Amino acid sequence: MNRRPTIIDVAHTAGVSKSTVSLVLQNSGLVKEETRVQVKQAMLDIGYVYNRNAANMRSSNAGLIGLVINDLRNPFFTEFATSVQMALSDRGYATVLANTDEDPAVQAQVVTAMIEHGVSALVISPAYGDEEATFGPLIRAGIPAMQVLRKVDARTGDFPFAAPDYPTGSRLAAGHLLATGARRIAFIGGVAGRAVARERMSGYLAALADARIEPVIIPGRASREFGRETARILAQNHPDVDAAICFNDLVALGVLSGFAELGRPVGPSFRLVGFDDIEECAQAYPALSSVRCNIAGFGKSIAATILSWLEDGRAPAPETLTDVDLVIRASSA
Amino acid sequence: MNRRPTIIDVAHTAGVSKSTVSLVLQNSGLVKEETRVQVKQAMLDIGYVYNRNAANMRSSNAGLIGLVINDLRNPFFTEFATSVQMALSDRGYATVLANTDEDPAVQAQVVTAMIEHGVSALVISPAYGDEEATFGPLIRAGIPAMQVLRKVDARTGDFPFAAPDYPTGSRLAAGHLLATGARRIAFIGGVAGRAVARERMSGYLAALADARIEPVIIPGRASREFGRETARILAQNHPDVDAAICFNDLVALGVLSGFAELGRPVGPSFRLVGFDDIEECAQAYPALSSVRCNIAGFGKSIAATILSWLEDGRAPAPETLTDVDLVIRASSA
DNA sequence: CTGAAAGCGCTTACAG
DNA sequence: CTGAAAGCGCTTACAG
Repeated sequence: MNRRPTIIDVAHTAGVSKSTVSLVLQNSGLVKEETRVQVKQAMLDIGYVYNRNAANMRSSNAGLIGLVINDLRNPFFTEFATSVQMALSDRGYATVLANTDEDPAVQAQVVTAMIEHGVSALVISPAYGDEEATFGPLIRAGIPAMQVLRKVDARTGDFPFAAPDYPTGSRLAAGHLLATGARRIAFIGGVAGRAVARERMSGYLAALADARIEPVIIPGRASREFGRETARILAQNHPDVDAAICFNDLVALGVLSGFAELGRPVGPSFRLVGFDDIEECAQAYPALSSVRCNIAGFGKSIAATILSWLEDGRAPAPETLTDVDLVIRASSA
Repeated sequence: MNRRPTIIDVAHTAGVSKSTVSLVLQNSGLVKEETRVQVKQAMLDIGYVYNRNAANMRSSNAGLIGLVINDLRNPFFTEFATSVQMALSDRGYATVLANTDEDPAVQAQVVTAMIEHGVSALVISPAYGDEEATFGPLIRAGIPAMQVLRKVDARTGDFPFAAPDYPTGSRLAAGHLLATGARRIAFIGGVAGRAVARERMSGYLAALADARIEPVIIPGRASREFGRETARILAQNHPDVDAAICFNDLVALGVLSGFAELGRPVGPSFRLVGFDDIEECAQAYPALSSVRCNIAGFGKSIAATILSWLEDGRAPAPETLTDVDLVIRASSA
């Protein structure tokens, strides 16, 4: 485990100055082809590896992007994080990732750590609570940062927001259920009062208002477990409910599981629609209808957006909503 | 977006030299309490943030750990990666994460990038193929690196390996199924010839050999989709099979879904056991028995192991197998 | 307990 | 096209 070779070592073995080596490293056109080849060979010979941190001290752009996620174990966020990371990697950037588990204190800590590590930009799907502790340092550090999927800090000028168009999603879902004859449609899951819950519910509320139908709202955690419990509650307390839209697919999959447990079928007699369209929807039985957020595509576009901000200084619009559509499968057909 | 303040700025406003500021930063006992307080206050006043990269140039330990995962979308790996990252974060380390999607070329590229970024150590759940392209650079860079969950490079001296004790897991599962009266037990999923598949199958093969029962092996991708297809194949071609152990929980959950689709019950008439015990097992219907690998605990222990190697120079044993046990639920009760 | 100086591995003008 | 020198923001001996 010797000292790592530096450009000086490369320069010596190639018989040039270290400036020349540096220019080769940057693919500068100023270096004669012959010299370039010699230098490259020298690098291979002595096993040189580039030290980006040293380079950053003089120039800037560390080639490191921070990605902060409120709930990485949820497949929706996993899919998002993975697609962002891989798109960044394609563009030559490394990703520093942290899961905050919905804890704003953890979030503030990891964001600070990322700033110290010199991330050039940051993408955050934030936890709710104490915005200042995480967004304050970001403002002071002056690094480009986007909030995605959830709008927690109102300063969308400083922290542009992007998310799938949830309201349209739930309107599509509600419209579909009404069109197939459902008359008593519940909305299941989502913590009351939170922005995401409000948004994911708004199209549903609007569609029901148009149809002069009373909503049935059963708020709760966005988990399989809650969905499963709710299946029981529906059977006991809401026999009239003939369809449901869920806050997300996990809840819907839980409902599916709960119905199976109760021996009640999901389909024409009880139509169910999830939200997000994670991969599992197509594999469930019955296959689960869902509002497709195209989260992989969303992740890719976020990667492109943050890099365009970083590299070309093109700040994103304060708010961007991306298209969603409805995928109808057996659970609501 | 001004220039970020440096220790020189802090020194000026606190009226001390920059060495003193540096000592304060390192919580050195050499600095008088009064001075320390002044310096701290100056930092707050001017919004100083520590530049770890600059610090690393002189000392070492960048406080950055690389984490490379072959399939981050698989909840088993998500759970692992998340628990490693959070444990590292607790110890003050940031995590650079990359998903390789089972592509050894991508893997070689991201590992090189991580080395360039100066990660102090690396944990890798490797993709199969072209070990040299990823492990060669790691050797040359001389940074501590562990392979986990899969042993791809045979040099376990350089790259210590750790994983749950898969053979014992499948032996437990097979023993349980035999004890409940199953006589024709299939092993479903796992790519033929791969080390993980062999290990996860070995206890099953041993238990069946002891009982003088012929194995039924149905290799395939480790996905829900494959599990679902296999349910159909079992019904058509293997009517005698009365139990199955799956390569992982995703396959088992797919089988569950496929059986539901076919209207065949899972339970006493057909016993099913998964592998890994991801969270979803308890929420499925029927609840899925599984070999518990305690992946969250495993992740934590890996974080501790790599840090102890890095900080105290205690290299891990070449091979470590962690305990597994069997969780029996409705699917095999 | 605190300060002045050198150095970590690069890049960046500036000469030549 | 290539080299010598300064500097990025820290830490680390070394004096005092």
